[in-house]
Amino acid sequence: MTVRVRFAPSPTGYLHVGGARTALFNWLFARGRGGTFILRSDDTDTERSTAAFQEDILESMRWLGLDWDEGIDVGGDEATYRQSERLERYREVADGLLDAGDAYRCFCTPEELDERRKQAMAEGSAPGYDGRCRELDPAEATRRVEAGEAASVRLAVPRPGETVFDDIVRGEVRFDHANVDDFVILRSSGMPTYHLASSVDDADFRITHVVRGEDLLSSTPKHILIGEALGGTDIRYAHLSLLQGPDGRKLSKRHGDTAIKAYREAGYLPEAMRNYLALLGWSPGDDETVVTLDEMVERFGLDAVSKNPAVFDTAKLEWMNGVYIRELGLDDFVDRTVPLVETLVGRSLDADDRATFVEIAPHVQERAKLLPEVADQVRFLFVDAVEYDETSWQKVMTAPEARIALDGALARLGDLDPWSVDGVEAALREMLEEYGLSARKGFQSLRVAVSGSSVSPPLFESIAALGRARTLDRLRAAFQRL
RNA sequence: GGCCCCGUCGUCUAGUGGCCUAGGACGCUGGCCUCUCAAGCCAGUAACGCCGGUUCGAAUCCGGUCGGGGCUACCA
Repeated sequence: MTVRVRFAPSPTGYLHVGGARTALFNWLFARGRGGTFILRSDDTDTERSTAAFQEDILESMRWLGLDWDEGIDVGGDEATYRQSERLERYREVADGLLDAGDAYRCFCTPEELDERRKQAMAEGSAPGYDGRCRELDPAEATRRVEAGEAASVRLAVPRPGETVFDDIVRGEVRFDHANVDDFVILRSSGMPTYHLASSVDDADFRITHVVRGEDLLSSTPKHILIGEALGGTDIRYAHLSLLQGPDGRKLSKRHGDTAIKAYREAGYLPEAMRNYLALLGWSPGDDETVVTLDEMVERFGLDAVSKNPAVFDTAKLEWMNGVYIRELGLDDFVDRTVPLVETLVGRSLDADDRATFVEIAPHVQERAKLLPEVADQVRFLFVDAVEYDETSWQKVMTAPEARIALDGALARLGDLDPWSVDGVEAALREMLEEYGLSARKGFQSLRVAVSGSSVSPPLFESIAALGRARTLDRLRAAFQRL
């Protein structure tokens, strides 16, 4: 059997990390089984759905490298993968269910329902729909609708009854229908609810496995019931535990950034995000944590997914991002960071600048956890004059050794030949020796003078990349400021 | 409240009755390296929620309890 899975977000918000993990797991499962991964848009909530959110979902998916075989934007066997464009189909299904007696019209108004719900809550009884319209005569109901009365359509849940299914991650789960109320499948506006649209699409698109968040676990009997009323499906379900914030509560904005877009903009690499997300509820098996996409595809299995909710912890994500940054090839690294440097210094880098950057790049690459840090670290190479970090200045330039080191460096570097990393290092070490300065103190003064900060890329490489003229200028400027 | 799900280091997890004096990773602490900061290497820190039961033997099985989470809409 060919696996067909779908990721079906509602465009009512940015793609968040939890949704991205669900998409990833679907994708890994499909790729590992030679299946089809479908991207659907569950946009029946016209109030909250927007084109901008839809676009963000697509962009974020592409950024993460999660390509889809069928779905919005790429097409496929179906005419459309947007639920808002399949409204006729859902109405047709609702009509069929009505005719078959599997569904009935409900004339209760939202106000009435709300009131009854509140009352039930107050009495401590079940707040679900009480089923009163289920007893109405269908012919009479049809007359009332034709007369213009507003009605929703509810599924007539078989009672007594029970829905039992074997969830791939959770095992056997059962729901007594006494706890599944007659839910609305078609609103009085004629719009389908999520339950109807989603279930119809899963059946129509021949989905074999529904992999989604645990928040939908208790809706699953509803979806299975619709599927059965439609003639039966043999969809397998896998419910992923939800992501939590550091406080153990459901992950939300107040825990910090949850949108994939925010991580992208903060300088995270898609490879790192993907790898980190995969580790939330799944383990490659051995003691590895950094695994390639191919390895993930090869080893992934839904049955190995953990049942426990996972806390989204950015500390580990950051570490992993550093690992992936260090794995980048030099050209790739430069390509990804040049735009950030240009933005920071406010101008584009010409060929010489670029050469300078390539020279220093390997040294900042191994120091960065986030891409934008790279720009901060090389900024001193592309500005006319450094701005001294006051804390650094106070800490190192007020020491008596500063004057000696600056003066000595000026003398040694003035006619250094050739101008190279090794040459600079040799000259400066000789200078230290001559004046009896420690490397720690002596070099720190030069570092602040040249880069403006007590933290910078390695000194000799920095000076070599800066060039003789600018280095001497900066040493003089710092000397005068002492 | 009702229904459902879950419970191993601070965090992500390995673990499916003896291989567990519970392994790995992140974090944290210390050390080495060292021109700063990183990286790297080494070491350390730290967990089976609790109570019963089954068993020769339980992190693993069962029951209870406590705790957390989800759902309980004409949202998804």
